[in-house]
Amino acid sequence: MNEDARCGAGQPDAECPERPLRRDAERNRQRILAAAAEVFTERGLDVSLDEVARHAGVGVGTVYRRFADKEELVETLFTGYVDDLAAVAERALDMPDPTEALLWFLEHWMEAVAGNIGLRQLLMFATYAGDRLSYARDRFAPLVNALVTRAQANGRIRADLAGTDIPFIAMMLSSAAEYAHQVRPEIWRRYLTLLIDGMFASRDGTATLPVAPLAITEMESVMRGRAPRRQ
Amino acid sequence: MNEDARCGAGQPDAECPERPLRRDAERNRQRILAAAAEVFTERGLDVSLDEVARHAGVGVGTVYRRFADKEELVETLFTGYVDDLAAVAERALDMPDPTEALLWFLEHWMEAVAGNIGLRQLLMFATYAGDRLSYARDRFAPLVNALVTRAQANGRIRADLAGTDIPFIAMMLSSAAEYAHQVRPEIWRRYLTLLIDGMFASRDGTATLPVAPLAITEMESVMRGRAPRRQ
DNA sequence: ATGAAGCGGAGAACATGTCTCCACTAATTT
DNA sequence: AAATTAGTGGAGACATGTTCTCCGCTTCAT
Repeated sequence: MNEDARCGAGQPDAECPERPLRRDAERNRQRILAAAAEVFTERGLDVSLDEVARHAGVGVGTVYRRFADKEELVETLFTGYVDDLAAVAERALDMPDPTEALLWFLEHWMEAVAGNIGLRQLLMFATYAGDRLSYARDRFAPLVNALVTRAQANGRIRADLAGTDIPFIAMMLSSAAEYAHQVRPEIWRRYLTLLIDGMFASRDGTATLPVAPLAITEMESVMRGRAPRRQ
Repeated sequence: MNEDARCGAGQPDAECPERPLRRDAERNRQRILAAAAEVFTERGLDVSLDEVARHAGVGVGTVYRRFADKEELVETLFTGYVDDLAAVAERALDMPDPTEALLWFLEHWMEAVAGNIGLRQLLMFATYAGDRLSYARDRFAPLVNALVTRAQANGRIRADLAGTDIPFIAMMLSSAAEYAHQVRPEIWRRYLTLLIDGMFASRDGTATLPVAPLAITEMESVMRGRAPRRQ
């Protein structure tokens, strides 16, 4: 994406004479990005850069020479995803059936976020996001409001559903998805379906729950898996 | 190491000649318990014992003289709650309407756990619980299964709901409740209602969502509030 | 008033993470 | 082949945070 940590990252710096990396350095940079993507996706943004370095097969020093700090690495990796999701919201607004549009958007949001713990933390928690990204998230609010209002006017979605219910539901589901990720990565779809069945104004019968429920032993594993920390 | 910690806490130990604490010591013990209850309830079990001590207005040394380690303190505080909730499940099985019984139990579970972050961590995550407590949690499985099966036989609850869906829903909701706790402690009721509307086999109209939705600014606060860590 | 019980809290021991420094290594140039 | 210099690894300085101990001093009970 950019050939040097500082150069090409954003600011067109006058002091930056477009010097290309040496071949081995560029290869290491790619390794670092690949390792970081894997490890942040799988285990979240709290993984240390020492671990990223080990995963990439390079020393920590190499990581810090290429990326000023963790935030720069994270932004390099994930900024694209945020834009992608905004585009999905805009495409949903062009769909003919407003109810389908809302549900389609919610499902895509969840698909993006459920399999990618780092992205979830970036989208859902301002702690990890710079102002740039929290601004990007603000962009969603009017789009989501429009999606909800239209789906309600359409008549199938309950009138008391609010715009903020959608991100809240996504947060709730993705939190659960994170807990269950090691055990059954797709289980969130079951509860999304349940919630959607709750979002209709009324209904006759049910949608089919799309994923088999957890076995009791699986539920145990989910609970044993991890514990949340605070701050 | 210290016989006081064990004596008087619960077990009638043969090595324990029933020596009562000095009056000031007993008063401090109560202060510690009160402070720990407050702070674990409000902020979860990860709060350090230094902080519990400060909250109680005593030195850390005093805490460690009274309780061998954190686990002992936590168990002293929370074991009762676990038994209480098991009793609620059993009472639900005696209720006349099976559907009401299931929903009543789920709501009580949530009420216990949503306002009490420490209890949630204890019930939901084996990390914090000794074998004793994870055994206690196992007791719930058959009770919950019975509640679900009966409510389905009754006809109002969808047939594809499984026993493990109930604890999973509780985990999911309480996780969301924890995120929103500082901002709107009761917001989980809104999403519980939504989920319950999804749990019926079919329905005409909707229940009224019991809590006003979050304003966009409140949603921001929830996201800014905290970020989860892993492992 | 005296001895035992109890106290506070500095700090040892440990864990975990970020980021720097510099003696080395190796790609590129000559 | 030698010289040049970008690039490297990883020990370790530094920061933060937690658990738990130690011991000089205080307070209670008799």
